[in-house]
Amino acid sequence: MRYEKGHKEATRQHIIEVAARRFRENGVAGAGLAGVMSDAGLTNGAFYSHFESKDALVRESIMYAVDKRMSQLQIAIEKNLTLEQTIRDYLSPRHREEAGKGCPTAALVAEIARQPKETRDEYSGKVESHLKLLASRLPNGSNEKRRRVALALHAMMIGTLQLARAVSNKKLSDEILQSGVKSALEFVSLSSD
Amino acid sequence: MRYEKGHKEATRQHIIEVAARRFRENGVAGAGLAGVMSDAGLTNGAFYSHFESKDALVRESIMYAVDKRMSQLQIAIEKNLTLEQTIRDYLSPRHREEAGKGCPTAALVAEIARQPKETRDEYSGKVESHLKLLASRLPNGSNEKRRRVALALHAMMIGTLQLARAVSNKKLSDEILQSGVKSALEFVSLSSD
DNA sequence: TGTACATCAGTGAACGCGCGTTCACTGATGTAC
DNA sequence: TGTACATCAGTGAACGCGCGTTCACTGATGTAC
Repeated sequence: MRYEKGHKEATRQHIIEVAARRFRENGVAGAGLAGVMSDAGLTNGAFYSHFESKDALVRESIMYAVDKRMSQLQIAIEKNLTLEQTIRDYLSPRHREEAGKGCPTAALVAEIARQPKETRDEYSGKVESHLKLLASRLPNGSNEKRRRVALALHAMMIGTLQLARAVSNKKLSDEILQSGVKSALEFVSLSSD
Repeated sequence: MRYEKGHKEATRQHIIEVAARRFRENGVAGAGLAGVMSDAGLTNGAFYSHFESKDALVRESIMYAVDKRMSQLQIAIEKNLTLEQTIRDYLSPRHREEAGKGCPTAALVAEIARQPKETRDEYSGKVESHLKLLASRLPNGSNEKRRRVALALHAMMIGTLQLARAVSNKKLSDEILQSGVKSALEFVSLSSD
């Protein structure tokens, strides 16, 4: 064969990674397949030998991005990074600026709500996993309580990041991030008594 | 004239209202002008005698929807409805289901981040106003503290509603809403001591 | 070892379609005389 | 009072463009004999 073994699988994976970035940057509806394929260094004709449809790529690339974020969280735990550091990283100017490399939920959650059932089904499972992971990082309380706090903390973090991205007033945007860090930390500590 | 006085202004307003709904339902990138005009009972040719471009309609309809929501909040205050009731309405199954009539921030915040500067500038001002209004409803604390809590509460509410919309698992979605209400109330009360 | 054929990832042109936008036209009414 | 013209909100066809998708083809390599 022309290409080394595993080449096609590697190309497919490359398309998924490039797409995951483009979708987070421009939105699912705002990013076209020609752009994705061009980013991947290919022509658009090659797309359909890798995926059944745009919907299929959207689904796979969102799941890939969510999995990757969760494994980063997992690595942070193994490195003994504090929950405070995780919150500070999430609500940082860097994360605000680099939506394409950041949290797929913050970038795409509203569009996920309009995706086909299969995508939303898989996403629901990821949300469950994410909640378990986040709850495991909370200091104390019953399982039920930690799950509830994890949910609120997650919602607060995605909402805060989205607001910071939407406003054009830099001062306000910075305030939103800093205020968000403070409130998130306060919420976690107050909820652990 | 063929039409009564104020007819054109009324038509323009009608287009804005119809567009505000469509954009919230399908996203800005997912909703076309032909669909909006057809919803308004007009043909697409009429559009450009009312607006300069799609961007202009997007900007005007988002500002309209935000203003309308804020005036509803204002009315709730005048009727002496509690903050708890406002939170329960926001995180209700009804609001989850009726995105087209609901909070424009929850539906569109990620897309607003990609809009032209003028739209984001105006939106920034609306966020400021909304924060002031929400802070005024918090029980006590310094102005600075109430502003911070208002921001966190707002972020938590939009994030929670978005998550509840995105997951397809009804049980999980209901849990997200109910858990969100509990956490929001807890956050407000813990932050007021 | 050399030649003929099979494989298959990727190319690039083309498809129909809906997009945002433009424009010549319509037709009901108001105004001028 | 009756006729000619001006107004202007709305019509509907058309524009070029990019979308998702299809497909005949390419060309480098592996395999058969």
